Amino acid sequence: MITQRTKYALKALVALADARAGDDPALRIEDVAERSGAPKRFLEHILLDLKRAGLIGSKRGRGGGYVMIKEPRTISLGEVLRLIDGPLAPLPCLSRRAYQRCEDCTDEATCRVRAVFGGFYATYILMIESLTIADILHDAAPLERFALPEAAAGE
Amino acid sequence: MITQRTKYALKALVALADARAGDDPALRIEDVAERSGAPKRFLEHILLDLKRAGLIGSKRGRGGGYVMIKEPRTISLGEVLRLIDGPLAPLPCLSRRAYQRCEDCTDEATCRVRAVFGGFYATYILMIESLTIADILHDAAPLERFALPEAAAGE
DNA sequence: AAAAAGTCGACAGACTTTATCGTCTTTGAC
DNA sequence: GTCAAAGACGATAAAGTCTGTCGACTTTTT
Repeated sequence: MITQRTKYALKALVALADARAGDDPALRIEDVAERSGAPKRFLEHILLDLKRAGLIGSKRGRGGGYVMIKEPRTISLGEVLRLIDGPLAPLPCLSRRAYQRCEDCTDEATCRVRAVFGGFYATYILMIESLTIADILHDAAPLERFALPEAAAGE
Repeated sequence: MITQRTKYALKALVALADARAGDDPALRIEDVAERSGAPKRFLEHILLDLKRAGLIGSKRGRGGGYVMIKEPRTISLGEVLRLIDGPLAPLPCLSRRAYQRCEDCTDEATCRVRAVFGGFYATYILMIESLTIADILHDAAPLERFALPEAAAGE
């Protein structure tokens, strides 16, 4: 499950990407809140995070607001998830940026749980990194190139 | 990130699957705790969950312990993750078993975030459901059939 | 009867998640 | 220069989750 925070972040990015088309690309926090369904005071912090990461920019004072900076098709879901939710790796010992040894693990090199999740993770990351904000924006089924025939699955 | 609980559960299942080979297939909680690195009193609850789900069985009293019941190659990672960590779906509105409407969502049918994650999730579930305890057991790279060439990825 | 071993519910400490609030700073309009 | 609009930022708080421990009970074997 992705967190509520991340969902808000994605919707905020979509709203800002949409606004780029109009004559005024800037949206006030309140506008973004309306379009994303997020509480305004909560959204503040999220937008700030996105700004610090360089995805969006802001202008203070009257007539201010937030604007999209980075191209939507260059912002991957992975980037946003990692930014808001933290490390994507299923195990701490598989994360590159936030590597941490598993306390309960005796030998990382031969850990079979690690090996299996590592294989899984490699494909997972390719998917999540290849999906972008632009894919959310435009009507299409972006992951069809990965999909297997007869994709019947439980849960 | 999978939880510590789930990691313990997987290691416990591996330990019990391994023990099947010997003359006594049963392991006491304490034995499983040793082999999995889990605290004994914590593991109790986890084993109980696995038992209630029918993956393993138990015998009380002297000479008792836990035994593997379900075939390791029929126990998917998905089954274990869902059992211990809860729903696998990235969004509550995408879960079949634990469906919940997103509070902030105005129209589910046209929600683009949902559509994109839905496509992603379909492939994700196929992977996680096709990996089994047996894959953890035997030395191999089970997910190679999914892997794309040159799988270089960040985080 | 005693010892071994699983069962079960309660609880607690640490951490995370989801907010809300007050206050400050910047900017533009007048 | 003043005022209002709007973002910046830290503090705090309520609720929930995660990890783990404990005590007491039941079942089974010796």
